[in-house]
Amino acid sequence: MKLRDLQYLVAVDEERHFHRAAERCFVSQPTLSGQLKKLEEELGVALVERSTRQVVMTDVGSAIAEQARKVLTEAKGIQEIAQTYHDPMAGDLHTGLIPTLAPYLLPRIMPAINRKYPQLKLWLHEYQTAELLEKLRRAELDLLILALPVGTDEFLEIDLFEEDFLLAVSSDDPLAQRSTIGMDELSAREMLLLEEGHCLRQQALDVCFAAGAKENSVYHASSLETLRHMVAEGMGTTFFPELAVPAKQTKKDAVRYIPFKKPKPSRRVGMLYRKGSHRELTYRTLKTTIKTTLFSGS
Amino acid sequence: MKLRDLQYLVAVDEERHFHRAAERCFVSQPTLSGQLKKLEEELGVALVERSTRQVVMTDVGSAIAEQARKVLTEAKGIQEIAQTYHDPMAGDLHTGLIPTLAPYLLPRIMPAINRKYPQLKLWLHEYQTAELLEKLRRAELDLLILALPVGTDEFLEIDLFEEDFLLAVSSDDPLAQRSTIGMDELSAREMLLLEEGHCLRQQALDVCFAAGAKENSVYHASSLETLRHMVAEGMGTTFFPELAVPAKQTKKDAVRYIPFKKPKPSRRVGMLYRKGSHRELTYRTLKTTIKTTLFSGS
DNA sequence: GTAATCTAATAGAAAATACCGATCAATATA
DNA sequence: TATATTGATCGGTATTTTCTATTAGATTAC
Repeated sequence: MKLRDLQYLVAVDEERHFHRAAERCFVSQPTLSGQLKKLEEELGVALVERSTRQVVMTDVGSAIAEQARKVLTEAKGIQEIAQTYHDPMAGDLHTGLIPTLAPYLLPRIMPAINRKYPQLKLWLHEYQTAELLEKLRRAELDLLILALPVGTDEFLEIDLFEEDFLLAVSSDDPLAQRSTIGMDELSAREMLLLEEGHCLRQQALDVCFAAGAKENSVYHASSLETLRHMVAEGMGTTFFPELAVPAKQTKKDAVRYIPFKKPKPSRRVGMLYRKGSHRELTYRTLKTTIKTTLFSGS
Repeated sequence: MKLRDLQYLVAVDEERHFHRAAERCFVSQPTLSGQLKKLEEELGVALVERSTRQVVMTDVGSAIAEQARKVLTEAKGIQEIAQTYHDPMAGDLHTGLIPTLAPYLLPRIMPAINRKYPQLKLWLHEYQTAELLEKLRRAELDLLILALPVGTDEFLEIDLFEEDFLLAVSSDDPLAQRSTIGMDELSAREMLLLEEGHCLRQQALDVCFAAGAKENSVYHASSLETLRHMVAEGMGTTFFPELAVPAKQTKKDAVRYIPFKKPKPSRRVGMLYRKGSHRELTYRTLKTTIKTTLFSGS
């Protein structure tokens, strides 16, 4: 039994097709076919049912493919240890971010990261929190950047920063000219929110609850940018996380972003990685770079 | 990187000697030497510091050897799944037992197990609870048979039976002729106990506490058989677990074993295995056989 | 109903590599 | 200085993996 063979098995399990599985492993179809057959002989069990039309995993086949994934994940850990020792800021890093953070955070930090750590290949993936956690669990992702807490303690956290919320109002709104606003002034207001699934939606709901505001239950936006357009059209007001607020605002803008007086509503943004990961040093170094870039440099 | 290479690395890590490590892997020393060198090249790090006098693992070497053990353990899981599917009652099973159980339980159950499952190779290991748990944790053992609970929930339990304690007294003792005895009659008695480390010692202490008895703090026996001899010599009385009590007792015996009236003191005996083990079916089948053998057959 | 297409298995040759025995070089011990 | 111990190196061999080309079976298209 070799690690290569396990990769073949996992590929077949996921592709359900010998040729595609072989391609994914960068070998020819007969090679994969033959090796898989040898693996079956070695283990003494049929792993896949072949036919010319479809490939079906047997019960044992599925179970063994699942276990094979664990073996390969642990094996990947070996390379990570070596990699981290050799140069913590090199190699591939599959990073997941939430949609309300990625488009606003990445442009600010990626240039510095690329400049400082040109050997580090950051693969960026954008999903909502629940999906991110699942992919982190399955080791498809190495590191998450999202709003904390996430309601599970199976991962380790690294705090990054506290991100304030601002009130986004149309320039026609009576509040548009205000330089700051108090939470208590929102009571009984109806707020536009994101659709189900975005963590920012729940955070905003929490703020609504604290401020005595209500949710506009008619419209739900699918992204912050949609929300921004809705506010611009005068459809209502909403909360915007600080990073999504344009750096320069002019009086001509259709949307005004008004900071809150203390206590400011905010969300905590941080990183998450699997316990027992071998790249803590990489993550902590990244944290420093991100904080430095955001708060002192640029 | 191949599983074989990882075995070589682990062997070197544990033997600190190339020739012995090679022997353990059933290959020649040059083979192991060469493959290990290739592994180092592949990972880009030095794993061991060689000299003609001693072999020392580097920091990365130790870390990677540790990770390699995890990979190999998971890989073993694949074979276990195949094995269990092919025949749950075949293959090697490394079983650990406590010293106050093994010599009395095994003679009663092993013949039936061997007869019923001749393909099952039971490797028997005898250690005290703490060591057993550690070896189970490290996957050196697959299954434990011991007194429950063990104070950790990291493993899964299978109950086997409740084992009563009997009072072991010298035939000269005033109590020797009694057919039963009440716990309350032990108050202020001094009991002989096993030395530190045996779980039976703590269980007996608990019973002492409940009965108002005290521990004889002068003598501590290192095994139940020593304890038996001490009782025979009239040095005191003690508790004996049911299985350690001879089946036939005659009036000539130097030690008498007296059952307690209800509520009888007892300990719970069961099996323990790692969560995520792939041999639950094997263990549950064994449980049935053991219970059947002990309570209805023989 | 026949041809075209898609699938995985097979055959045979080539390349890669794991392995061994013999030997070497370095170090420690007597 | 001689000897023993230990890991590295070398050359040759056996095994294994892999490739290309092809086959066989099944479905789809016309």
